Amino acid sequence: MNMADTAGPPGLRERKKQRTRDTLLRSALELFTERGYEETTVDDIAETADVSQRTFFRYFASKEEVAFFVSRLAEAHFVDAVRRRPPGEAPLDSLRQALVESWSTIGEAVERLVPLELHMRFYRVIESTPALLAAHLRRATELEEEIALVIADREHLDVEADPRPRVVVAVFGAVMRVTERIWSTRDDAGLAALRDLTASYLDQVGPALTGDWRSTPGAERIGRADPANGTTPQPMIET
Amino acid sequence: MNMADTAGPPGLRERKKQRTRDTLLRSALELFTERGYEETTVDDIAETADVSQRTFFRYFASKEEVAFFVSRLAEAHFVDAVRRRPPGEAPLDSLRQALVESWSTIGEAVERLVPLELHMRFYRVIESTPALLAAHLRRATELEEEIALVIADREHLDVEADPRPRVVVAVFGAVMRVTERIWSTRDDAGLAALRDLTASYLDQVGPALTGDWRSTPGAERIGRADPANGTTPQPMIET
DNA sequence: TGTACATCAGTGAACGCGCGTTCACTGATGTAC
DNA sequence: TGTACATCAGTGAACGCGCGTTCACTGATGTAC
Repeated sequence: MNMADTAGPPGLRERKKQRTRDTLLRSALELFTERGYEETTVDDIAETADVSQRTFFRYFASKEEVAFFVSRLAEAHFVDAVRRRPPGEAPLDSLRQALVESWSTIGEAVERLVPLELHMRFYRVIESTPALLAAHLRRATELEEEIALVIADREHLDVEADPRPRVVVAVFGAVMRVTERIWSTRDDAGLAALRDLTASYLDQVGPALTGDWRSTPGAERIGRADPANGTTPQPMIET
Repeated sequence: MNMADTAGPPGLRERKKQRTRDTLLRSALELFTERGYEETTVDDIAETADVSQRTFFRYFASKEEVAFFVSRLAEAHFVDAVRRRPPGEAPLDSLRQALVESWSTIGEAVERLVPLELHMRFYRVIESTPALLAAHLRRATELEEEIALVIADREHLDVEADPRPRVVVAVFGAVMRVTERIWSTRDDAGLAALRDLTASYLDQVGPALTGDWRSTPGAERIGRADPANGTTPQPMIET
């Protein structure tokens, strides 16, 4: 029974490794979300996964690595999505579309590794743990550099000579991080809530940068409570 | 002679404390820039300042705190400058003007504490040390939140209901961090070089976000080498 | 100006802690014949 | 199918390291009279 359904390209040894890694990863995320990142030691993770501490370090170079393992996967999907956007498209639109497109694939890919709900809960831990937030931001800038190169390459621009690729990606990233932070403090920590929040904040970039805010009441109305605005008072700021 | 010129409001004890703190701070920055942040232990700093490790922790809660002590001072100046901008001004202009205005005051204030040149050199250490860069980015987002509140307050907006204050500050901060990073890899690590680079990158926000880059050759020309463009080929991208 | 006392910066030494590493070893999986 | 050997995941125990803390203490500065 074990032989029949598990035979194939990856041998028994390989599958056991996979299982050990999965168990370690899941144990880590569960402990992090339950009792906190700082309050969880590597020994705790190993113990929960029922392996030695020594084995933990065989799979993950550091505590930080296991924490961002799933994020790394998600980021790779996003970068791929950016790469697949048509070359002629306006860069900011490409980023936005790539985000929308990759969102569901990311969800599926994550789910194959750990429960998506666990990953989303861990995102809130990142935002509320200074050491993790710091690491997250550093990783985000590394990702931005990678994406800036993709954009520049696509437009046949030299990233060192033309500021625009880095600027557009940095702006996009800045908005994402603002929404991540706000989202993490809300009750609805679902993937859809984050997606909608990000979309509505991206719509605000234009109005936010444009001249005198008081002279752009149209934009102002979008972002503020407006009882006269029937259906949903604040589209992106539910709770 | 010691009594005559040092008498005044702060007593001898107070002045000795001041001197101890200064010595510790300068020792730390010198060691960090000379041999690296990770390669410098708190014991090294204390030893160089000729006090016990115990005394170091009397003045600075952590190694990170001493590293960002000068930055904290600089940031306070910037926030003050933002607060002093006229309320009617477009927010992005306020931020930009505040930066220009505070730049020289910051230089003077820093110089009173440690050599400005040392501080600038340390900035490059921040950019090239993962742990420091991470901490720097986390601190930057905290600063952004503070400034967003200042902007929102000035415009009589609720930061939770209107996305624009946070968005405009995040965009501004994103551009600053891009320029910091680029600047840190250049040969000219002076304050003026960073100021000019930031100014020229801020000019690129509009062009970078606007539609199709190929259809906005005017914007493209600004950021790219253009031999036809007389005086300075690439204003912000020397080296 | 001098004495008695209070405050508090600085000390030295030891410790707790968790991350990450090193070492010599065991036993399961994989492979050759 | 069985035997001999090679590979390599996992082990256990000990260690190095640096940050930050705790303790009981000294001696300089400040203050009251």
